[in-house]
Amino acid sequence: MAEELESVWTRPKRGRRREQSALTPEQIVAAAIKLLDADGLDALSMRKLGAELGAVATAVYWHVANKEELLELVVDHVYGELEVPEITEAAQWRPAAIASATSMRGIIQRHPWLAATLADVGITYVGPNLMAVSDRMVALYETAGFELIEADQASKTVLGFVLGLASNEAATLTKLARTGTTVEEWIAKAWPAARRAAENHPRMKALYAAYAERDRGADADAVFTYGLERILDGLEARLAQLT
Amino acid sequence: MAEELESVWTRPKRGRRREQSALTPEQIVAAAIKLLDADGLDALSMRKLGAELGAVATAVYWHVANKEELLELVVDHVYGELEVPEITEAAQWRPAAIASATSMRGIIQRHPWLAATLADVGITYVGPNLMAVSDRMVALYETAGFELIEADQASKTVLGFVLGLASNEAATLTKLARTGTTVEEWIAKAWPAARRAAENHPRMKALYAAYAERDRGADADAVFTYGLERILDGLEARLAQLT
DNA sequence: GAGTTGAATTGAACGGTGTTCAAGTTGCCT
DNA sequence: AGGCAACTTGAACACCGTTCAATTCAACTC
Repeated sequence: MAEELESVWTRPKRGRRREQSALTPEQIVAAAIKLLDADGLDALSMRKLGAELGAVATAVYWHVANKEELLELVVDHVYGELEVPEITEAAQWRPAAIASATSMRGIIQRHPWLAATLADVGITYVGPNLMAVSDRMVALYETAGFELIEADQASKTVLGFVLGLASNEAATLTKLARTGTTVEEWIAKAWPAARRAAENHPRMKALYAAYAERDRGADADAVFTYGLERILDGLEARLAQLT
Repeated sequence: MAEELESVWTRPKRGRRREQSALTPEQIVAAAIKLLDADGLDALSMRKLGAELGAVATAVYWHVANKEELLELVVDHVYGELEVPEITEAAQWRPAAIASATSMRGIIQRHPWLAATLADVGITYVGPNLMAVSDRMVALYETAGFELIEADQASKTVLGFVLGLASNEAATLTKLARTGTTVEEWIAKAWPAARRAAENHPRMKALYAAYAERDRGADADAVFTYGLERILDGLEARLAQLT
């Protein structure tokens, strides 16, 4: 039970015999992301992935242990899109935190399958991109004035919030894409049912009534910025208390 | 395109012919949750569910349109476990918010499949339990002093944070359960790889070193309470500004 | 009490999935 | 030229969600 864990990241790279073999891990990951972005999580099967690569499903298994490991590679690759500004002074912290949070949200919006995949595969492994990004993230909060462990906690607080909020957004987007309906169609159809279900719940009823007078498309954005500002306020208060 | 959306919640209840038919939606949902809690999301198949109910897979399809709808029922049922204190004075708000957030976290810990399911199926529907719970949640933040829409945003901020954080936790738990290893075993195996991966990233290296001197089992709890306190601080500041 | 009706359940089948494994192919190195 | 290791393939397995015609069965009507 004491042997070390074996994973994509610890496994020694395969010695490449063929000068340019048809399949490389990079190509596989790129093809997988292409399929995921196009048709969602359910649409990614090893057979379709093989086809996309001009090969057969089982060929992929030479480069990747199984689908879960493939998803780990994919997740880490996508983390590479996360932009975390490097700052030098504490005063630059707040806009940088906003920028990184917004970047994370953008990633989930561009790759709606990411939320479900993260909740499934988790971050129980340690890919290079995740490592690099986490390092920059902790650095950001350290520069803000937090000591190491608290910087870690603070960054996880913000990222947790972003991930949690974006999950709902992503689920909605995915569902719409799956059923092939537009946002407007969906709202028009679901609205009466929602109103009716809220009949016996005064605040929900009032809430729906209030939202009815607005452009509800902007709702998700509003919650995001509102929540983020409050969280950063709370962190800033803590910072002030630390000095 | 204008017809109303049809779903489990809007569909008229089936007229029960048999006095006590073998399968009821309640039994089905209960059995599904039992299987989910026992063996995780992947272990829930319509066939196993049928077997658990002493019937055949396709019998379930009489009561439930498809697996997705089943999951919607399951999610709403689980929302029934969420405890949201009813308060009468603004001063009671903070402990009540902590209690409801902790309750939500407990639900995800008891039902680790919930995070992935939520990210997948989302809350695009309107079940009775979710409605009731949302109503009480908004009421809580209204009593705290927020006006309607901001109360909604504030509650979503807190819940989003809880969900996002718990997703990672849940994913880890799921992975451990799936591979049948204990937390200690897994840490012992993954630790060296993590340390090695952090070699070129000074903060991560320092972070791992710092964590090595602690009981890492308490880590998730610490981040939760830390983040929650900061968020509530931020909301409280906003409340003070409102009066 | 017999017959009808419709709710509830079954069984077979379809196309798809992840994965294993033995068999093949390819290209570099001696 | 031959061997060997890096790859790729194809067949097969057990499972999945879902469909649909055929069946059971309880309650109501006549």
